[in-house]
Formats: sequence, C-alpha cells, structure tokens
Amino acid sequence: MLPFAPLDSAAWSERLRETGLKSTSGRVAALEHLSTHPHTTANEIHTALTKELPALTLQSVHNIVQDLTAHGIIRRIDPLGPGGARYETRTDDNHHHLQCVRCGRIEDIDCAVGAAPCLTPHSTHGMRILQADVTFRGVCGECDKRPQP
Amino acid sequence: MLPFAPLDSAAWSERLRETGLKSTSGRVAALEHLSTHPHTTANEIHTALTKELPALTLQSVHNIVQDLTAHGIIRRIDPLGPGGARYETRTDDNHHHLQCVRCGRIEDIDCAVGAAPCLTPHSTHGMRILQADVTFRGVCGECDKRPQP
DNA sequence: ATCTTATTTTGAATGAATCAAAATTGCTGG
DNA sequence: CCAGCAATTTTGATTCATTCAAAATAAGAT
Ligand SMILES: [Mn+2]
Ligand SMILES: [Mn+2]
Ligand SMILES: [Zn+2]
Ligand SMILES: [Zn+2]
Repeated sequence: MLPFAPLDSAAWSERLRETGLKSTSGRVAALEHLSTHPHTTANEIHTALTKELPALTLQSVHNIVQDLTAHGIIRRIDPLGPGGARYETRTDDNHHHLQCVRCGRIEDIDCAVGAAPCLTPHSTHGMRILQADVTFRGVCGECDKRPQP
Repeated sequence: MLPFAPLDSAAWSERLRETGLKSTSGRVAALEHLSTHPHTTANEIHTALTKELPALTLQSVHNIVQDLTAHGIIRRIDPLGPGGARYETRTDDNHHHLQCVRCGRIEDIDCAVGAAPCLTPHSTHGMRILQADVTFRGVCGECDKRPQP
C-alpha cells in the first residue's frame, strides 16, 4: 500500500468508526476532499462540498475539522497571511512545509528524520521538547518570474 | 556593548529618524516596552502604555507595530493559540522560539547558525529558499508539575 | 422500529486586525 | 520662532475566521 494514498469513502467511514466517531456524509466528504486536496481551508472545503452536499453548513465544516483534528485524523496548520487555518490528512510523518512569501502557496517537505522532534534546541529553558515545527519560506518559480508589485 | 541591550528613548528616537520615520511618543514608548518585554501583543502593549500615555489608542498601537515591522525595526511572530500576534525588538539574529503547548509561554532559542536560512529543505519544489522558521513545542516545568486539566 | 446520544444546523457573538476619513502632530525651511 | 506640509494618530466602522449555545436531526445500538 502506497503511503498517503487517498482512501475511498468506505475506508474513511471505517477509520471514523474505529476512532469512535460516527460516520457522516459531511465527515467522509471532507476527508475525501482533504486527502486529494491537501492544505485546504474550512471555507474551501465548504465551497467544494456544496455541490454534492448542498445542506452542509460552513459551521458544520468548522465542527468537522475541529473534531477530526482533536482525534488525530487530520492535522491543522496555521500559515502566515490571510485565509485562516489549513488542514491535511497526512499526519504522523512529521513532514514540514514550504510557503511562498508572495503568493502563499504551500508545498510539503519530507522530514529527514520522520519522527518528532526532528531537531533539538540548544537550550530547553526547562521545557520537555515534544516537536520541532519547521516552515521554510521562499519565493516560488511563478512569483520569481513575475515582476514584483 | 551587550547584544540586544535595551536602548533608551533617545536612542530609539534616533533609530526611528535614521529609518525615515518620525519619532513619536507612542512609537518610542512601544519600542522601550517591547525591548524590555519581548513577545508582547498589541493589546498588552496598549495596556502597559496606558499609564504613561492615556491618550494612546489601541488602533494606534496596531498602526505602530505594523509600521515598525514593515521597516524591520521589530519582528512579528504568530504563535499558535489565542491572543494574536506578538512582537519583539530582537531582529536579524535569526533566533527561534520554544512554546509551551499548555500555557503558551514563549522562550527564545538561539540559532546555531545565526543567519537565515539556517536549514535547507530536502527538495525545494523550485522555490528560492529565504529562511527556515523553527518553533519548538513542549511542556514547560510549571505545567509539567501541575496535573493535566 | 425505537431510543439514545452524537452531530449538524440555526442564530448569534467574539477577538484580532484592517479600512477610511478627520484631526493632530512632528519636522522642515523660511 | 513660525507657517505649512506630510506623516501619524484618532475616531468610527467593518471584515474575517472562529467559537458559543440551543434546537433540530441523524447515526448506530438494542
Ligand atoms: Mn502538508
Ligand atoms: Mn524571540
Ligand atoms: Zn509564489
Ligand atoms: Zn507551560
């Protein structure tokens, strides 16, 4: 089985139930969308799902991503800039992100270590270190061609 | 001269003028407060400065930190959790942060390299890398003693 | 099929940040 | 020192993502 291969709706349903959550159309659709469109906002999920689930509320999408994040099924990231939090199904591999400072585009960066914490600070200030969040910032090819505003 | 020694108000005034900004009481007071109280929010700055500058508006503090950030005199960080953005006068040394996941406390972590980017990603996705933001997460001594909620 | 409880919906509120126009202040050059 | 301009602050309002709470609904167990 390929790592991070998108699951079908039946597999997501099962995943929800074994986590102790009910399998609902909104949750399954959100998970399917997230697994094929990583780094999506609650708003974007809602817009995308409106076609197949016209009754699904933005508020519900917020509930869904919050619940799924709390149960470790998805992961929340908080990029700089506008648009709010983003979510992804790729969890537990401690991967990092690379964000374009011009257009905000986000790419995945594999972690050389693969488990948290993949870096250790010089001094810990008496804290027990759990993980190291790394976000690379740069300028993507597209934006580098384009003249600066 | 010690690194990051807090400047007095005259020195901050000069710093503002050589950057091409006007020296105002609000800006100088904000800089003095930030240099002695790093990682402070706009709200916290406003509350602290209300004693000596009762006329200073929260809106003005927002303008101030935005202008100073844009001119590189202070640096903005966006920690997870509630409270909004935080600011600090310690710029240009590429230092990192360590945040307690329970209480939100933030500590500075010196960068072994000292200049950006201090890490290089495995693959760059065609992006020109400018910097690597590293935030360590952990549990501080205080919170580790306390029983979990 | 019914019941229980989790989930979604509905409706409202929060908090941080930003926008725009008017009032004020810092600075410059006379 | 003073006038005048432009930068800054104030005033007042608005945006946006997110959260809260109560009522309605739907999933899954018996
Ligand atoms: Mn990712
Ligand atoms: Mn710092
Ligand atoms: Zn870009
Ligand atoms: Zn703590």
